[in-house]
Amino acid sequence: MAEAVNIKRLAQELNISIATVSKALNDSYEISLKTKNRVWTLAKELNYTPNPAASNLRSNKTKTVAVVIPCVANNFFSLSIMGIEEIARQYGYHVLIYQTHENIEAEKAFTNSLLNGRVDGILTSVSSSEYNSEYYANLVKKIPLVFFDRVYENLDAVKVTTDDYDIAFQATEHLIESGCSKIAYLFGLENLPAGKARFAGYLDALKAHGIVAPEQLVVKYHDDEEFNLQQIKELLEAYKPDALFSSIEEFIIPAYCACKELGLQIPDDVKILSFSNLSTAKLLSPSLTTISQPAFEIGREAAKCLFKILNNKQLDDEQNIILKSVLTKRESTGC
Amino acid sequence: MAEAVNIKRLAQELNISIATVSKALNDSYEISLKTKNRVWTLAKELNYTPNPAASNLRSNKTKTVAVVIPCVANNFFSLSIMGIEEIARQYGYHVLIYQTHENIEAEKAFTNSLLNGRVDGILTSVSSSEYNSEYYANLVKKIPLVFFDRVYENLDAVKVTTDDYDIAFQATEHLIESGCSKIAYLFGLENLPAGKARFAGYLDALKAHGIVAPEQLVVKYHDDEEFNLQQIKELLEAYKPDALFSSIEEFIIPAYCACKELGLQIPDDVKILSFSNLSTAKLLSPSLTTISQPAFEIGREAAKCLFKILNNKQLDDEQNIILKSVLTKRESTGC
DNA sequence: CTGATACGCGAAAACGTTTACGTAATTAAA
DNA sequence: TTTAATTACGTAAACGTTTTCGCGTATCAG
Repeated sequence: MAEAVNIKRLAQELNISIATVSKALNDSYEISLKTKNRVWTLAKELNYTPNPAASNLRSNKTKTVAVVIPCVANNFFSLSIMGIEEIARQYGYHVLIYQTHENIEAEKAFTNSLLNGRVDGILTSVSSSEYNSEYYANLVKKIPLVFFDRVYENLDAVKVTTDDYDIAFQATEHLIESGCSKIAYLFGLENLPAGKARFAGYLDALKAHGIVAPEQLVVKYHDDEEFNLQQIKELLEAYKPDALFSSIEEFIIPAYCACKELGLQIPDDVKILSFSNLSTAKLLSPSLTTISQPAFEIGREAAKCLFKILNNKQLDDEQNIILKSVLTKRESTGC
Repeated sequence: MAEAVNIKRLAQELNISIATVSKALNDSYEISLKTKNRVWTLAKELNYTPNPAASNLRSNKTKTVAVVIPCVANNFFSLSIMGIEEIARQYGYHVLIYQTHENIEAEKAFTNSLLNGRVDGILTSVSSSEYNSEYYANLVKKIPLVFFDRVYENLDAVKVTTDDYDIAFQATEHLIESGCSKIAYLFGLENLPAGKARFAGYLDALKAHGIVAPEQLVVKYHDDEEFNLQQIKELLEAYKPDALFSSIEEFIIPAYCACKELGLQIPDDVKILSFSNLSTAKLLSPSLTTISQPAFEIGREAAKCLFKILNNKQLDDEQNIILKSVLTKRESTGC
């Protein structure tokens, strides 16, 4: 399509060898400043850019990382990608995107296909459908990998997460202090550490306040909007909880709809609180009390860690980076 | 890191030449079924995957496309990416992401850096900050490129857009029929065809109903949340419009906040309607009448077009694909 | 003036594929 | 039986880099 300006062309026009051109372009100490300048100016003039495939093949570096996540169209993940992309730009890396749609087979297929030198490293937030740590135990030996938010524990890999347990504890206390004693839990990510930590924080906060939590007050997430809605409606009707603690954003719409359909007033009849990165939380009717994770920063941190590893920089002691979530109290919990 | 299983290794173990192995892997007619099967089974056994860099270098095909967009963390674009990624998977392509942050220099830098064979094609939704069609006129000659939503016109390239003019006209009529006569316009994307078409639809609808639109009722978007909020507040106070037609999602939060701060009731004092792909539109207070673009389908269509081009399939006649947006009437316009 | 020491550069191999071309063996056509 | 065509495979070049190694020249100490 174009006129193919490569290193050979530069060498010919300057009457020097391609080795010299290559070294000059890479600012090698072997080349005199005079020659470097000749090369650089001609390269700029001809709009030369190195062929990535050739470069990758020879050097075994791709300057590319892969982001493997459940879904792009999600506030949390799109913000994470934004953070990752920003850091990648700074380091001169390219970013490949793969969506697993919570399918662990797709997850394996993608990550496996990345082991042949397509990328230098992987950033991933794993599928919630299953917890298959043997697979990842092998994977982390084969390629630099950083987990964020949805992680596998006990692996020799960097993990960037949030204070799920603490913030869930704190949020539950907020509900209790708001006068709630029958707090239902909308349970997501139950196979993953994040989901378990949130649930544990909820349970422990109840226990700390002498509240027993009947199992019937827990609704588990299914990948079926209508089903979730029905479950919540049944929960509300059968057990009349005075609060809903939603551990994932996906429960917000069904929760609000369920209340509306049953004629329950938020926050008077039932208070609602949810993990969420919705920018419109404050515009909801009523405005929603949220636990928002620093999605953008998580992406940035995870990317920074990966690039440090790829550049052989020392990772400051810790393999686990834990960022703080923010509890924003709004009308849905009576604030 | 691993034990490097390549074509040479396969050839050695099977006592055949690397050419035969390569052809067998690519299912060439030159190779007998018997040999192919030997190769295939060993390849699977050793978990062989071709080295992409070597393959790209030799064949000049990368099976990779780039998506260049203003920002990932946006409902419209994240849905588009989702659609693109889905189609890319079907065709066996990889997807690179680049964010321009509405910066036309970044846009040029990215697209230029993609011309050296890093990708086979580009999908882009261009920056709103400027309209620089000379640059793109050159670019489309150098690499297969498909525009979606935010396009450059009069170029020899496929464009996937929506019926911006028609739907804006229709939405404006909806406001008029709801009793509005002083409809303010919150103007976004003013440099781009989409923004112009939306504004034209609005103006023509007013004209068709004999309404003159004073210029003071138009507020232009700036990349400054606080500034937009102030502008809208001043507009509401100074000219007391009975409706706000927002041409982009970014105006929703300031519009709602402005009304709240001024004590204006939606929809009684002022009706609001906005282009938006917010999933929570129906949960806002009050629920928001929206024009939602089929973002996911736009991504899918754009990707399909690009892959058709890359596979030398005939594009069915048309270079312009226009999808329909959906006007969903809710409480914010009195429905 | 001789030997060592940088310095600046070039020759050539290598990375793992794909592919044009050649060739031997087999089959079909004459 | 001879010739042409087909089948199945191998040889080797090529893609555009990076990098090892070596060589000549200039510089400098002795």
